[in-house]
Amino acid sequence: MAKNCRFAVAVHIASVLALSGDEPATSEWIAGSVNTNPVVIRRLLSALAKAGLVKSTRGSAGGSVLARPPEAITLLDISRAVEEDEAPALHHQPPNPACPVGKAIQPVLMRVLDRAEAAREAVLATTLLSEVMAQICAEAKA
Amino acid sequence: MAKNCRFAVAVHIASVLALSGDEPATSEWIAGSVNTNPVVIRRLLSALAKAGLVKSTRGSAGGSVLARPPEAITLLDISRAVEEDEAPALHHQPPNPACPVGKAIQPVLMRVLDRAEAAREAVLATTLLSEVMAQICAEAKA
DNA sequence: ACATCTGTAACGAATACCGTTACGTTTCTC
DNA sequence: GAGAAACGTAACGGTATTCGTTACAGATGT
Repeated sequence: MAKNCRFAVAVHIASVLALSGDEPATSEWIAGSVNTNPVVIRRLLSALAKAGLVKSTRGSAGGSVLARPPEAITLLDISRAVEEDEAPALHHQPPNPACPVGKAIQPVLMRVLDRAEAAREAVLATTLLSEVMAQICAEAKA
Repeated sequence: MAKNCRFAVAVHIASVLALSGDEPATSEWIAGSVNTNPVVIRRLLSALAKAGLVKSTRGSAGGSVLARPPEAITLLDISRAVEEDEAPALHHQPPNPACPVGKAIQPVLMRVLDRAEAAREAVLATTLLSEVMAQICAEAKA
């Protein structure tokens, strides 16, 4: 998979918000838990808000809360919200159409890569934020 | 520029070798089909050779051939051969253990990401190079 | 008014990937 | 042997991406 930690941090953010419940959490507080800069958190919160997963309020006593209960948020929702719309990982330059392989390989590769990605997303789609929360609580006690 | 074309180019290389059969293909010839530099091809051929998928011979009239028939090579074999051993896409800095989420989230995330990756790899594991070849031939005729 | 907090732009360092040049080594042919 | 052909690999530079940081404008409650 990828080398960026956006998804990991976004799930972290959502987990903190799930624990906070109705109490708005500030980006600075979340940043303290993630151990990074508040702007990094706000960037991801902005993406999550655009996807309708969180709601943020400005001003004093502001902060962010989940827009839906954790049972209604899948990890695929979070992934789609914060990951780039990944262009297919095909050739940089179009291959040589004079070669039969170069002429025909790209659609074939696209189909396989799409199937592989769909399988990966199916796992994320069946994992709820509430399940992650339950595992975090279990892990914290152990 | 896109993310990582190593897998796409490696499948392209393997397809060219499959079509060449016993006739060794030179890195320059393959580079002509992929539309890139021969050294890029040789780097990937080197990785494929280390994985036991191709055999290369040096010297005049040298080149590369598949080490196994296309029915005995899966796309997962190729992916494993040329992709980096991907470190987990977790936090850059370890999260704050003083927060219950920060303390417990990493193993939970690891498990989910491992399951997702396994699902992706399962698709590649069930796709043979010979099947890709068949699709390329069908595509080339259309 | 003022403190607090979000939203976003801008910049820099670190990193990854790929194309390219260069050069040593191996092998075939004459 | 000599030379040509081909691989193996190191090194370098351009480009893109990611993340952390600073800075500042806008919104909101006290």
